[in-house]
Amino acid sequence: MKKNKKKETDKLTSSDLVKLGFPAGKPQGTALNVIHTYYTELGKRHQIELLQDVMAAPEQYQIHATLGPLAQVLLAQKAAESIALKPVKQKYAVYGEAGIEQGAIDQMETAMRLPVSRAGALMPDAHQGYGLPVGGVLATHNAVIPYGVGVDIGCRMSMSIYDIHARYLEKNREKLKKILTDNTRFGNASFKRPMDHEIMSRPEFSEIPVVRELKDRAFQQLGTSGGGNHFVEFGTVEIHDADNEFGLPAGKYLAVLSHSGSRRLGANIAGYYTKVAIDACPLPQEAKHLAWLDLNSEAGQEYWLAMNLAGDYASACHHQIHERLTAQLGEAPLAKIENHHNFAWKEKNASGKEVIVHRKGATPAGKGVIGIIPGTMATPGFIVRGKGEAAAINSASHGAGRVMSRTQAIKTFTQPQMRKYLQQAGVDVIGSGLDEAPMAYKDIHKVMDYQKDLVEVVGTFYPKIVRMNGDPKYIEVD
DNA sequence: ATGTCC
Repeated sequence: MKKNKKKETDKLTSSDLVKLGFPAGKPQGTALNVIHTYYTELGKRHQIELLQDVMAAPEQYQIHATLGPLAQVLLAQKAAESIALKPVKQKYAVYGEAGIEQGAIDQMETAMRLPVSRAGALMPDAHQGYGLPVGGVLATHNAVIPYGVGVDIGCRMSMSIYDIHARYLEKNREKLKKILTDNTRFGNASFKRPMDHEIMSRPEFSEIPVVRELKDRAFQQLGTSGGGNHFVEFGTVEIHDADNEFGLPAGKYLAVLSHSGSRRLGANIAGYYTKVAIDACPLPQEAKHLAWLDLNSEAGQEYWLAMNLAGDYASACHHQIHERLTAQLGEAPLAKIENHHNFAWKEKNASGKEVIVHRKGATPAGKGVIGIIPGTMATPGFIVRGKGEAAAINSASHGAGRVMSRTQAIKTFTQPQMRKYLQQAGVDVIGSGLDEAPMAYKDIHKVMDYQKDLVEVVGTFYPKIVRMNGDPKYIEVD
């Protein structure tokens, strides 16, 4: 401490600013001027901290009495160095616009102005996210946007349909509740002894430095589900269309439906490469989180490999979830259905050119492609067949979409209200909370109606016994 | 989404 005292009385010079990474020229000059005019009493260490604060977030100091001019110079510098957005936005299709919040529209319009953007679409469950809105689809040329994929890389749906009649569920509710509680893990919980999976021997786990550090935790979290809107549930599925790709006669079956992603592995991959992208790709403030990685760059290729690993890992987790439940039911599934809804794919557009299609909370719906669109814990989900609508970039919604935020839902609804809703729907819920109340979501039937040109319904899934993250004592319907 | 802020 004492040793530093002498240094602290030093006068701040331009060489100090260079060490801080302060841009040369006007930013340095303005900084010295401001410090030596208003902050001479502060001591050098605090002067430096102050400058670092302004540099980290100049937009927060724009109208500051003494630091404002410096913040404005820094912002001008940033704007001059950043990649320009196209002045005119490209057109894109919006489905169910009446139910989509303005914030999501604004984000999509910004995304359409990126020089790498080729096409976009907004699904009827869209809401504001980080960078690209959730429910946003964006096709780019040779570029991948980590926040266009989302934090939970490979977040996906998976369904197993069993040769067990739907009646079995009503007669065995308690047994099935126990099977769910004993064989699924949510949030921080994991299995004492995870089942191994071949995914863990993938070379990416040893070859990509950032992924290597995540391997142990990834093994620990194998076969687990996350928090938030993730779930594992027993329900009944009604197959309407006897001419289906699973060879299932029309009828009502017992089914397991799961929703979750790549856990900490994907979250950390997303966080790491987003930072890399933001450094490599300076964009104006409103587009900052849409920073992309060129697929010809080393970082871009590395992200692509890591993203695919996270997607396969998410799939492996679902497979283990279903494997455990299948073992308890003692019956092999008749059909298995699954799809990612947070991911990027190399696809051909209508004119045959390769584009990178980002689906951030959107279900792949190319012609004849089977997918799952869940509703809420107490409203139906759907097995869908894509119609290959080019304007929607071969996509559909990934759910009902929220009408209010989690915090707003907690403030708006009460436990008795939710309990009543679930009782009326005949749904048992283990875990979860008011933030996932079905009333906080849009009407799934309306959402399906908005996208009838994008998908056709093959089957309807009715959730009956739902497990989500949270205290099991919190909400349990008897 | 995420041991939910370095």
